Amino acid sequence: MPIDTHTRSTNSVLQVLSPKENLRLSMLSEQVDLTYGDVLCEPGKTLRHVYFPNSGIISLLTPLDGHDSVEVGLVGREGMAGIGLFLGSSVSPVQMLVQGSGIATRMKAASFRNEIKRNPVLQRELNRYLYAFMAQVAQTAACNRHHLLEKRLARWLLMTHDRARSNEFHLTQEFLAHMLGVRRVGVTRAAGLLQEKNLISYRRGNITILDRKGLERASCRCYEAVNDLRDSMLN
Amino acid sequence: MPIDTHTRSTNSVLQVLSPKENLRLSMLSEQVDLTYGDVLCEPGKTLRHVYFPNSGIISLLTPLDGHDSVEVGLVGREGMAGIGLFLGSSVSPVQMLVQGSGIATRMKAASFRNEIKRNPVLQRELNRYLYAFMAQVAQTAACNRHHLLEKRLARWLLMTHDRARSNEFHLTQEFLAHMLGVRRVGVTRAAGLLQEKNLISYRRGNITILDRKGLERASCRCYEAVNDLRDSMLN
DNA sequence: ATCGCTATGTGGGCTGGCGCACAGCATAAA
DNA sequence: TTTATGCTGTGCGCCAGCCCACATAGCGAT
Repeated sequence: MPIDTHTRSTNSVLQVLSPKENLRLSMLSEQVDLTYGDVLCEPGKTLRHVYFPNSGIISLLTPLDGHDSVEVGLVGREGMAGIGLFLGSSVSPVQMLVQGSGIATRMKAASFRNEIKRNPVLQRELNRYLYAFMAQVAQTAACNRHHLLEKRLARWLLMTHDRARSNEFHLTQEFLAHMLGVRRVGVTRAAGLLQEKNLISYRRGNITILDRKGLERASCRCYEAVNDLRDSMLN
Repeated sequence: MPIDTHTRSTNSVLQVLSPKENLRLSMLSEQVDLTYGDVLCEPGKTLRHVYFPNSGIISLLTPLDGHDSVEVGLVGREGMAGIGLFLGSSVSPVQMLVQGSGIATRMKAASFRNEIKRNPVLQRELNRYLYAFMAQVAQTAACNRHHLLEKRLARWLLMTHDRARSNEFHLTQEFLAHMLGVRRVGVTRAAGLLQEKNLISYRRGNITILDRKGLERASCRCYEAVNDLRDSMLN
């Protein structure tokens, strides 16, 4: 694989590394396509790789009672998927599902484990990311209990928007329902309300963000809370 | 403070340390009482200490829309409260509330930060705990979305039972409602159902576990799922 | 013994989200 | 053009959990 400026990662975690360390990691990793619908790891299975998305979005889903599952976290270019390997476990409790196509820097489990041992900068950065991610999950737990679907949907769209490169992305209501842990019909109604307010428009699986500010107002504070914590760690 | 066998911690994280390391940590820490109702840290405030409970239970609550809040995790002698300091942040996103009285080994933020830098065993153990804890939070997020109150209450009682030393503990329905993010009336009904089945009995804030196995059957699988993951990390 | 506080029990009306069923309607393939 | 398939919209009955209000019951203190 050619190593040039184009392989320089746009992933936030990798970006803090020095050019030298970055080069080193490039050689230990490969660029892979994330394709909508791909499952990178099933729950309970061995984590073979870690993924640092440069673009695209990965959903983490916790299985429930067999076939049901709910999204508990979202990973974009701000983070990494496969946290277990960082924390000393090779089993993933969650399903890793590609929710938006893109490209990720992928590293084999062994290489990654070896790398974090000798790279304190990467370690530190992953610790910070981990904390922000935990806050995201915790907020989701609380949000799931208390907030109405319309607000949760707005929050979810904002989080996706942050990690997508464009104002438009492919998401059917069926898929959204799965992520939010509600029925499709519920999403139809909630999305209808957001569309009535001219905050979004959707058409056969393609959602467009029309009014970002308005959507923020329509969402619950959870969105803001998670972002605030992340920002507070950047100093 | 006297250092003898009585100060030898019963906290699971500290227990994996060698006697020598343990002694070292004893000198850097103090034993403090955890008193029911104490708030060890408010959300958004600076973490001044970490707590390794030897007995007692600490609830972690995520604030929501001002005054509301929901429990997202439980810490007993299997873990540590103040994870942020381990991950490089000194701000707590959650409220730390003592839910069951006991004793904890407490360490100042600076001492702790210094200690983890030089103690890879402690680091490794905290990583493992962290992963189990994240799974707990993620499962809670999913559970909050899908499971009926009665099952969630059963799960919560089991988790508390695991961390308490006895079959009986003080918990008003009002408090339970707060933890579970529901109304007191809801808890009255759910607890009534569990009592009808002779799984628990309660009387003016004192709950007694009568049938542990039965309670496990009455709870959702989330309880089992979290425990399974923790166990799977012990090999 | 009385008062007051805390904890628990009950009832009525409301609504968000659920399950089920079916009716458009667009795009792609035949 | 037709057919199939995938995505979206609607209607109906149901129920868990909501809010509000009030009724009892144990328990401590003056």
